[in-house]
Amino acid sequence: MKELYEIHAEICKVFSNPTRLEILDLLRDKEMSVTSLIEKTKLSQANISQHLTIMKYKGIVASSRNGKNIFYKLTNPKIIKAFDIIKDVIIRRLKKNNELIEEFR
Amino acid sequence: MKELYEIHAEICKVFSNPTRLEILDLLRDKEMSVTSLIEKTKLSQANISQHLTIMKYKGIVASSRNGKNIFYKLTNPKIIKAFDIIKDVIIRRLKKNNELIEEFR
DNA sequence: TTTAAATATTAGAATATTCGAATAAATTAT
DNA sequence: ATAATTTATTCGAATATTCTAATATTTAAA
Repeated sequence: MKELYEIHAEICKVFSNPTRLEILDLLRDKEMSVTSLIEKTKLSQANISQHLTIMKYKGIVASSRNGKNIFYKLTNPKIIKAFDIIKDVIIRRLKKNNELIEEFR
Repeated sequence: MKELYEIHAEICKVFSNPTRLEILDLLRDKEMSVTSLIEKTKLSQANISQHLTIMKYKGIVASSRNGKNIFYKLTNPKIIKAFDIIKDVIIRRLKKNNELIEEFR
């Protein structure tokens, strides 16, 4: 079913930006306020907010207000499992590259 | 480390296109020739070839010639694990949506 | 060694994404 | 009510992605 691939691609687009990945990594096991995310990432307020809006629209994160702050969290912890598998593939690839470089010395 | 997020995002870009996802799904447990991929997907030769080139460049697939044909396969089967987790998240979400619609009748 | 089959490449128009700058909106504190 | 804080939205330029059409390249067959 081709339509499923389109939805799938739409979700993966969320993961295809380094800032959004950084945010998701920060949210992996706790919710965080926008202010905290700005502090941790050192990125601009507008930019963080834009990315959060995109991820909320795609249903990857959800938000709730608590006093002055708005807190974001993952809607589905499985997302981080996929995140970690890809990360693992990359780490192993980088390690293998390093080993090859070592051998050449 | 921000650079890791950039590499991670680059890999995820591969998964953010429905045609590439369809190709990866076809390659999940066997290698296939370009001709076969064209037949299965009903997409243009140029388009399939372009997507294969992108995925090869990113190290997601590898190719080898056998006679007239060039066969492509996944370089790392873990990729499909990540693929399936995302697919599962989507399927569950769609099911939940359907249930909500049922309740409204 | 010409021809056919399989695959890759290039060019370019259409579309989408990204970020910073400016501004708006919502909530709380004074 | 007004000010301060927190978060969201809008605009636009820069950049990236996608597809189609045309052409090139590579290998195998005749």
